[in-house]
Amino acid sequence: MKHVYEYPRAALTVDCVVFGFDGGELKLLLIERGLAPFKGCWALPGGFVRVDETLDQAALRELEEETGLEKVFLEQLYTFSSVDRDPRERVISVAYYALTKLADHRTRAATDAADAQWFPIPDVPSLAFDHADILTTAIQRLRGKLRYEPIGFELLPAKFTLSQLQQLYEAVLGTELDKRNFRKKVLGFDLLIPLNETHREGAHRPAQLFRFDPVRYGKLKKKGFLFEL
Amino acid sequence: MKHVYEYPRAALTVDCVVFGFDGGELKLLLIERGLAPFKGCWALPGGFVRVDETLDQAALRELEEETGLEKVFLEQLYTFSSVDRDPRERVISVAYYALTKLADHRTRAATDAADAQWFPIPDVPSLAFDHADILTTAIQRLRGKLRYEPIGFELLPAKFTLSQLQQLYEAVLGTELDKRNFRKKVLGFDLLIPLNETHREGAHRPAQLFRFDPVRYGKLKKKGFLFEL
DNA sequence: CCAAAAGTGTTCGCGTTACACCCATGT
DNA sequence: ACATGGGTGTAACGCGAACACTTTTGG
Repeated sequence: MKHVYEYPRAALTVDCVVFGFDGGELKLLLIERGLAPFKGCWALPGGFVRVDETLDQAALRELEEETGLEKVFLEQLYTFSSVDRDPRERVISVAYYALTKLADHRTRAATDAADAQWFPIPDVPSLAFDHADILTTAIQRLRGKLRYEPIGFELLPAKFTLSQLQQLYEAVLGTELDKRNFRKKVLGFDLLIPLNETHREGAHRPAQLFRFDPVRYGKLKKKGFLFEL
Repeated sequence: MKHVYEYPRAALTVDCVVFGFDGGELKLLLIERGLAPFKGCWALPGGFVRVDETLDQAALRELEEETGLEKVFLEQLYTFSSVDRDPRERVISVAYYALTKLADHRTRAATDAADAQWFPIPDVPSLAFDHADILTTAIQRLRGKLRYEPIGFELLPAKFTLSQLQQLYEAVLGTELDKRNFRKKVLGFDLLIPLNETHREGAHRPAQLFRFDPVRYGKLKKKGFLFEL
């Protein structure tokens, strides 16, 4: 392929803000950099975009290479372009955020990438490059999206209880929610299918398990339905 | 500046979806391409990003160069990266959307750029590259943002009437709104300052003019206030 | 005096909120 | 039996939706 415009070009990277939820708090997946610059620092997983792949593909590829994660929910966040965001040269980075079912991936991520680690959001160390800015943007976006699109389920196991769902919303939004009102509203959408299973844990009554019905959501959405919590 | 990673690089462009509102309908600013590819086609204003400028700067610069527009509201939209979106070579484009006060700029844009023209959204011709996709994304974003952030004022003159504001909302959202309810709600926010001026036009009662108070909005926003229509 | 848009209040219904007790289980 | 989280209904309130007439101007 011929290069028509022979001006110096910025390099292009993708960086991924990977969220997980472990039943109590929101977590972030970071990798420890093995190379300069910022050697030894924690950073968002990511890397250079190849000339023959889309940004989505690059993000998925980097995620798999660096953390072992596959088939996660992934959405473009924002493109960061401060001139000095990389000390080496001009690098523009397209940020993504990913939502993962922590329970499914915890072990794999830990083994595949020895230098990958989950941090509770409040305990996130200082980050390389402008990754702290990216993280801030991602958290804002997650909060916003969670309120009017059913993406929270991407952070929960396929089968979950209403309490888990509520805890997730409380953790991400940073508010307390009324149990009865929350259940009434969520179940009113008719998007959760009760399973013939219960979740047993600890010395108390077992909880009904549900799964989210994405097909039904797709239909409702087309009719102008708005998921809003 | 040294190039550390000597792999082939995609070229980077910015493209701007420029909206205007003329008191009845939403319009889009396009330029006619003078060069191949898509010579003679209509396209979004935009161009290549220089290695020493941010994306925001590039968007503002291109807008000024190609359309004469300055000091418009500008916000990053999405980054488009289909491998074949440009027939020449790999080009990744960061799209922006801009909101302009049509009344202020109509003449300038027409004179500075002979090949720039405003189109009502329904009459937009077929566009070069993947610009139709970009436009679709921009319209969705505009609709979404308009409902929960006070960006509509960017499309109106500094002094405007409540009817103009309502028409804007109706045009963008594609719905009819109740006049009394609309006024009640908007004025209830206490973000519009009534001026000692009226808007006279045609054979009817003159309308009260208002201006938006961005400072007050900033304060309210910090306190968790949500502008929502 | 007529046309055309500006401006103004009230009622009704539904959705959000607030709130407390019993249930099923494990130890 | 007791500790722990699961599960349930109702009443008050507030906000959004529906709705029609008077006012001011120019022609």
